[in-house]
Amino acid sequence: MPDVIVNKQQFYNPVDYVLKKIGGTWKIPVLWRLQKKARRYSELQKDIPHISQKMLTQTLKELEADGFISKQTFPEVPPRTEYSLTPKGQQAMEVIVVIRNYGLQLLQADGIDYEAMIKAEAEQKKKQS
Amino acid sequence: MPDVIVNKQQFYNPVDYVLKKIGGTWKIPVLWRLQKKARRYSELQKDIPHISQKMLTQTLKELEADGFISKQTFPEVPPRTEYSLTPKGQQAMEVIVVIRNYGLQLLQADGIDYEAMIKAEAEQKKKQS
DNA sequence: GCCGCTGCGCACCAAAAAGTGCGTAGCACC
DNA sequence: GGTGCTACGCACTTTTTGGTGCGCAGCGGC
Repeated sequence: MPDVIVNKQQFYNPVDYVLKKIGGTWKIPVLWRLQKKARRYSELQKDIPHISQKMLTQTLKELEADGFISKQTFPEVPPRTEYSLTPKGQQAMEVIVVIRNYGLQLLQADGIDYEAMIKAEAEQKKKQS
Repeated sequence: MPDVIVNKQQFYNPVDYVLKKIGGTWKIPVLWRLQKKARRYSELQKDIPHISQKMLTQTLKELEADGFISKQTFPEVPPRTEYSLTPKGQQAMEVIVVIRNYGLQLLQADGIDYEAMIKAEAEQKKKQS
């Protein structure tokens, strides 16, 4: 497995290449929420627990630079920005879904029913509203 | 996406869970080489460019603790240890292959023919021998 | 004229991941 | 009895990644 150098960044193998592009703590949560529809900055911030403004800004910037998402700014008042998946981003999502499914499997093997947890969380929200 | 806590480690989502298990710089290169046959410590070290003894030891330990590989020590002189994929490790490899294929695609889209690079490297080795 | 909302930028700090260097046990061989 | 091989362990440092806190521009409404 030879090394590859692109734009002064070094990669040890193709998997490394992918994980440097869409890995890290926040890129996948962001891509995940853009899957079905475009979202604005403030929506993403509300939807993604624990994310800081800095990390959201940085994540969106990198994903845009790598062509996974695109940004549209509306010259309104107050300003509005919408982010959406590009075709390249949609392709990446296919791989992410595979990893996620494997993750659900692993979690179950470790005794955690993640999908049940999501349902329970949704119930909580209903009660609140 | 609620948080999950397993053994005092926190995970934000299933993908995060997978990447904490088989992510990082070295786990995948190691798993990759155990794919077809068992290998010993020193073989892995020779085969994986840039890896330090510390990281190899640490990686093998974590993969074993998580059940992806198993270790067999032969009480010979000098001592010999062989590492091999468990069924769980083989399952993980399926996902890794998907990521890798996507990586090859991405690399090609970025103008890099990785498989040609591997072939060229193999040619080099032939010449040397 | 002051507050608030939106989508950022920047400086600084903490934690996690990886790299470096050195040591060790047991035996075999010369 | 010195050297070398194997499969590690440990302490320390560097690099990378993520977190905190602050500020700002432009406009609208009171």
